[in-house]
Amino acid sequence: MVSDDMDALFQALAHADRRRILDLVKSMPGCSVNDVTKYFQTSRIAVLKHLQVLERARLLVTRKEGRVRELYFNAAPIQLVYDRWTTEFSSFWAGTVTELKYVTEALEAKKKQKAEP
Amino acid sequence: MVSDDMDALFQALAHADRRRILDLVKSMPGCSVNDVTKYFQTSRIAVLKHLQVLERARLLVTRKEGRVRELYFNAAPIQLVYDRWTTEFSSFWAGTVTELKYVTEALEAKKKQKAEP
DNA sequence: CCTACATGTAACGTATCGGTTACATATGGT
DNA sequence: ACCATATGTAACCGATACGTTACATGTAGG
Repeated sequence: MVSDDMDALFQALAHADRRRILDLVKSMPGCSVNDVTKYFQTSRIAVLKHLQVLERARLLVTRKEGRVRELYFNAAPIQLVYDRWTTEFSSFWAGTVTELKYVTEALEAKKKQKAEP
Repeated sequence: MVSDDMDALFQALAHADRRRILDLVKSMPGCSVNDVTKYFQTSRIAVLKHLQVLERARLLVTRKEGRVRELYFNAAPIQLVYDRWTTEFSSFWAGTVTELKYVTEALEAKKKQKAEP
């Protein structure tokens, strides 16, 4: 996965409305743009732009059927990140590392290192 | 995890330099701001701002020791998303769903539904 | 003390984001 | 043909993102 793709993916996920759209489309595969719009207070155009962002990140794929556009959720990009994280970060949450515990231990190691140079 | 926290988390991850900073700090726990800066072409201030973003997202925790700030990676926020995804999206990548396959199948189901109303 | 160094803050310019209103296109149904 | 419906595009606006330069603070160490 190219770095730019990752930028687009995380950027797309960095908005509550877009994450909600993903949830909606995931639970209503093949739904239309208007269907999604009904669940939001914002204008249809705002939703449309969110859909464009999600499509650019490949989190949504669409297919035009007549005059309506059918929306489908695509988990592939998420799975790529998922796979990377399971391998790359596995050591960090292996023991359910809590924030505080981690910092404390790291600090103590540092101090110990200073004490005996 | 609150929605705003998730916004901050994904926003923080949506920049290649910030992801690189995470990698660096992860491999050099307790390193300083200047240490990180050495790995980038951009100015020290730019790096500093990236660090602030990462800290706001709790992906980095820091501790001031004298005049230097020690940086530590924190996987906790990532683990929260990880956990959510493994449960919520598991059905989608259970069979290693590819983009094309998924759309095709969904469409065929739709057409079949139309054919026999 | 005084100098060098590590870090932080302020002010600013440009680009992108997120939303709006107004207008345009295209398809379905009567 | 006509009209309602579903979607898309254009122009615009305020807020935020990302980077810069200049200046400020605070600590280490001779």
